[in-house]
Amino acid sequence: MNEFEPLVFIVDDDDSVRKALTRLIQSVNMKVECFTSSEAFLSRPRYEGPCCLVLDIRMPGLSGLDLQEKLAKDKLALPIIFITGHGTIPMSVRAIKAGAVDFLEKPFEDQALLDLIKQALERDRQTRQEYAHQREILERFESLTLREREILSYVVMGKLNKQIALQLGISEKTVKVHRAHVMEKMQAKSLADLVRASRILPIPKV
Amino acid sequence: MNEFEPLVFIVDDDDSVRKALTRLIQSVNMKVECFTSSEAFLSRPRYEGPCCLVLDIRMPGLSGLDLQEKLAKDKLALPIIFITGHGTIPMSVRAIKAGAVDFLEKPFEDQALLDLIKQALERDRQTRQEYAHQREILERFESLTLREREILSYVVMGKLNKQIALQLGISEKTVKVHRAHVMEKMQAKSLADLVRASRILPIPKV
DNA sequence: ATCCCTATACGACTAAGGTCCAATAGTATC
DNA sequence: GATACTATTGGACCTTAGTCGTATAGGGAT
Repeated sequence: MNEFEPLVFIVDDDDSVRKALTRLIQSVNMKVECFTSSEAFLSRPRYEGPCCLVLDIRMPGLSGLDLQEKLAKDKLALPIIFITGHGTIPMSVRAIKAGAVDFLEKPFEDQALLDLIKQALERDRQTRQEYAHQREILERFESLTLREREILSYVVMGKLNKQIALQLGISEKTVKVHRAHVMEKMQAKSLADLVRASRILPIPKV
Repeated sequence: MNEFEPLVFIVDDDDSVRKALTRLIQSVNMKVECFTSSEAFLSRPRYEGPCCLVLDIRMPGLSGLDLQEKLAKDKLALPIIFITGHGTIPMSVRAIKAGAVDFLEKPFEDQALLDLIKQALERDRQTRQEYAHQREILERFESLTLREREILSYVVMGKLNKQIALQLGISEKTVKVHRAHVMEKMQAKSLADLVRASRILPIPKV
C-alpha cells in the first residue's frame, strides 16, 4: 500500500547545524533532505509519504514562522518541529498555536529531537490516512451530476422521496433513479453510510 | 435562555496583581472573582455560565500548569490565559499544547489581555453550547433500554430489520417495535437524524 | 398482590424504498 | 452529424419500514 519511507526535512541556514542534524537522523536509519532556506524548501515538489520538518526560526529571507504560515494553507500541512537558538515566548506561542509539534531551544538532547520526530511522523501518517479517506469520498461526490448532488442533500436531510419530488417539481420515480445513482456512485451500502459520508461534503445540511 | 453573565477568574498569589487585574476587567464591566491559590480555585463550585481563567504560573502549592492539568480532566474545561513574570519557553509550549488560549509575559498591554479574555469567553460559549447539545443526546440515549441500545447500534450500522432479527434471534416484528421506540426516545425524525446523533454515542459502530 | 416497565410476538395494513426494463429529449463532445 | 452523458418519466413488482391494535411473560417496585 505505502511504498514511501519516512523522510525528515531540515531547513536551517547554518551549515554545521544541518550537518549535525543529518548525522543524528541518519544514525537511526531515516532519510533526510536539507534546505538552506524557506524558499528552497517551498520549491521542492511535495513528498507523498510520511514526513516532517525540522525548522529553524531565524533565517535570512522567509523566517521559520512565515514558512509555517505558508505551509498551513495546505490541508496536508506537514508537522513541524521548531529549533532555535534565540527563541522567545511569543514565538513559541505562535508556533504551537499554529500547530507545531514542539519548539526546541538549542542546545537540546539528541534523543528529545528524535522522539519528537517520531511523534511528528506518526501524526503525519494519521493526517495522511484521514486525508486520503476524505479525498476518496470527495472524489466520489465529484462524480455526481448536479441533480444527483441536489438529491443527495435532500436525502441526508431525511426528506422522503415524495417530498423531494414535490420540492423539485419532478416525479417520485425520477427521484428514486437519482437516489439509486447516488448510492452507487458514493459506494454507500446503506443510508447510514451515506449520511456518515455526507458529513465532509459541501452540501446544504439544513 | 442564558441567564449567566460572563465571569473572569483570577488565580494569582500576588495581591497587587489581583487588584490591578480586577480593576482592569471591571473597567470593561465584567465580573471578576479572585483566588490566591490553585487549591482555593479548585474548591469553588463550578460556574455554569461563560467564564475563563487568568492564571499565574508560579505560585506556592499547585502551580498554574498543574492546575491546568487538573482542570483538563473535565470535559468542560474553561479556557485559560496564562500570565507570568518569569516564564520559560518550555512552560509556554506545555501550556499552549494543553489548550491554553495564550501565554502572556508581564508586563503586557492591558488591551492585549482584554482581547484574549474576550476570545476566551467566546471559546467557552462555543464549548458550552456544543457540550449542552451532546448532553441532550446522551441523556436521550441513557433513557433507552439495553435492548433498544442494541437495536440502535445495528440500525446505524445500516442493518436491515430482518438481519437484526436474525442476529438477535428475535422476530422482525419485535425489532420494528424497538426501532420505533428508539426513534421516539432519541427524538429522531428520520434515520439520517439518528445516524448523525449516533456519532457521539458509546455504541459499537462496526 | 398489584402495577409498571421491558421484551417478546402476531396480524393486517399502509407507506416507502429499491429494482428491472424501456423510452424520450437536451447537451456536450468528438 | 454521430455518440455519449444527463435528466426525465413510466409501469410492474418486490422488499422494507412504519403503524394500529392486541397479547403474554418476567422483573422490580410499591
